[in-house]
Amino acid sequence: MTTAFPTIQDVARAAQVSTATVSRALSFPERVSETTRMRVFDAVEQTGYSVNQTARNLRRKTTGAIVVLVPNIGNPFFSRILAGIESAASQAGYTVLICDTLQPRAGEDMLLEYMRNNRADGLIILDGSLPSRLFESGAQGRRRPPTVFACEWREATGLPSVRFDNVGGARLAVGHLAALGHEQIGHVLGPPGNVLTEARRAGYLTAMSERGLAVRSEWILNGDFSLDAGVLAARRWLALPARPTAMFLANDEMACGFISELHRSGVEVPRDVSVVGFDDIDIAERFIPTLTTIRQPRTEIGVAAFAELHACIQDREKGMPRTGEVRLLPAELIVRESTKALKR
Amino acid sequence: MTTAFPTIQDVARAAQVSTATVSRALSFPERVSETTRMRVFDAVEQTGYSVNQTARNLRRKTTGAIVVLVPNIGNPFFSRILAGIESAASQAGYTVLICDTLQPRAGEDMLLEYMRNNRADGLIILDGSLPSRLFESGAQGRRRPPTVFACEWREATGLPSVRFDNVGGARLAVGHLAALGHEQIGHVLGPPGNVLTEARRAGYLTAMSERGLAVRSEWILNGDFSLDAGVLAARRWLALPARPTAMFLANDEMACGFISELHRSGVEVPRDVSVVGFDDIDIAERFIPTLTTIRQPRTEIGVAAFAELHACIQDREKGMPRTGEVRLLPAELIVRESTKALKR
DNA sequence: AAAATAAATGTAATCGATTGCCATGCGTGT
DNA sequence: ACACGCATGGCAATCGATTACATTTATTTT
Repeated sequence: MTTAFPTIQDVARAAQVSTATVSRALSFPERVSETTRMRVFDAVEQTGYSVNQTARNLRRKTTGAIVVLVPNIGNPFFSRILAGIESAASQAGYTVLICDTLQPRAGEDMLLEYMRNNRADGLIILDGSLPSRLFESGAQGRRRPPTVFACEWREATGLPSVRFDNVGGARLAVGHLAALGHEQIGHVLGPPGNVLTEARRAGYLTAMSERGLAVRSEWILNGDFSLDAGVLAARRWLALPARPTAMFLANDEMACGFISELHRSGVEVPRDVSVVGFDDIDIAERFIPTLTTIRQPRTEIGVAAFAELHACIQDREKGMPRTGEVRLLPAELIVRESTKALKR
Repeated sequence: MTTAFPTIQDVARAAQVSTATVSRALSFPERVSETTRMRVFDAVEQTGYSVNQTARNLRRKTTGAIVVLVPNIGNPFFSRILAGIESAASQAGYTVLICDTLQPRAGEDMLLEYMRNNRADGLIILDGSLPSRLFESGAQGRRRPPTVFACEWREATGLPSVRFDNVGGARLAVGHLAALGHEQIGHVLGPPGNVLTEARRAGYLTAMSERGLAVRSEWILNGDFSLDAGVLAARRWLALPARPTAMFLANDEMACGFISELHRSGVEVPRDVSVVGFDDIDIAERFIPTLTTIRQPRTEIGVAAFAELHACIQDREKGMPRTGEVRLLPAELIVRESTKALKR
């Protein structure tokens, strides 16, 4: 009754075969004969053996782990995506290391650490704002592990990317408001430089011009996806000489902050202004008023991102390159109480 | 220009010393002479060497990683705690593996996997509802890695635990309502069997009896910490023949769902009923009405939990046992709009 | 100045699994 | 009968670091 874990040696002894045979029986069952396979399996059972991943990784030069770079774990939007990645990854036998790029030095340094220590077989990046030199293939004079972007992305990296149709989603939002008779539609932006900010802004502008609606520059307010940004946007909206009758906010959190702050000033949604958010976070369905928004299947995108990464890893093992394709998941309009027809 | 990573051999060659010396220079700088230390550091610099964690872990039988068991990554309450753990852990050179026990088999099996593969040096458990046999020290005939509970816990495991003062928090909540003149105060429970549920219920009951306030059993409604549970509780509250004038909900999410559903039926908070939540999640400050609640310093508890775990790990290395002490972090009452004095 | 002690460094075994190469034995075709 | 091919399984090198032990060198003690 040794306190240590049984090793492959113990199994070999119990099965009366060599360690090589045990290893093969476990990794390539068809490489050994029916009878030895049975013997080995019995021995494994009997000893309670389970492979030491560290040793395997050292030998195989893989890790069975992937790293996910998240801009901010605390953000419920991402946590749902993480759950999707987790679930797909653990089914495929991978563990998931989560790396919060909000931590000061974490993002860049840890990424390099991970890559260099071969601590991860692949990388899913949810943060499009990382310094681009990290993605240049020659960056450290060595290969980057298979990498895919999810949700956010960077142009011109040639990396595969799984994302929502942000432009399409924004157009749905604006289209909905326009269909309700709104003509003066404002927009609150995400953080500057963010690809989602740009895609949603582009969708907004396109939809407006498609309908021949004028956009006034003072209707486009700055933001950064936080509740507080929504609050600030509300104050600026209140100060506008001519207020838009409807607002499309680049995400739900800002929409909540926006509505909350307006309420404090006696301005009611949707009575005085219609509001559309983006993301369909949990609380959207229960906010007061409930929030009209653009839903993105977040768990799904996590699953899809891992699937793509897994394919990349396997392709690379086979020596085949893989083209960096873009996979666009559709967004969906969810109509709730925060929007209503403009009465004239 | 080899594509492979430099190994300790390469450094040894460049510094003209043995690998043993390189290893020592890096792990115990004071064990080698000033001059060789310099030579080694230069060689490291020059070759771009960085230790291969897998090899180190195999040899040292440690991993430099800790596992955190979370009931549900998607829950913003936990994600904030995770951020605290992450930050403290990465400062101490540990990586954090997050394991979502919501995944069907993940919790138990993965835990065993991790432990058995020595994939983790320690364990932080945020989920008090795991099967208790996992904690029996003899469980698998082998030692459990250093483990601490955070937030949730299990009685009688003898494991250290870092948690909020839930009983005290609940008493604050009830005390606040009583101070506003409420005498009929109801409570919505968390999920059955959960330790937080019990602690908060106990605090509620204690506070009520301390003030000589009667508790009617129909005022205590079932719940499970979800938005929807709050909605259901609201429906049951509406159906009560004699409605309490104030409600203390076991968490903020349920409080939001509760308020939201009441609003839909024309019942307004705090006009018709005062509501107190628990947790002070982000949205609490911006819900309509803003939510009176009990704040728990969540990032802090993450940091404290890691600190405790780290101490356990180091104590064990030194061969010293460590007593499973309980660390209680204070909770704080945050008064906002969802409560107001009872007018009689 | 010799002996004893301490400090610095090297040699080689070790962690636990994987895998290239080789040996064995069996079946088959001629 | 003989050679050949194929399935099977063992031997031993290997992954890259750590560390017990041995050895050399420096320092202190007497």
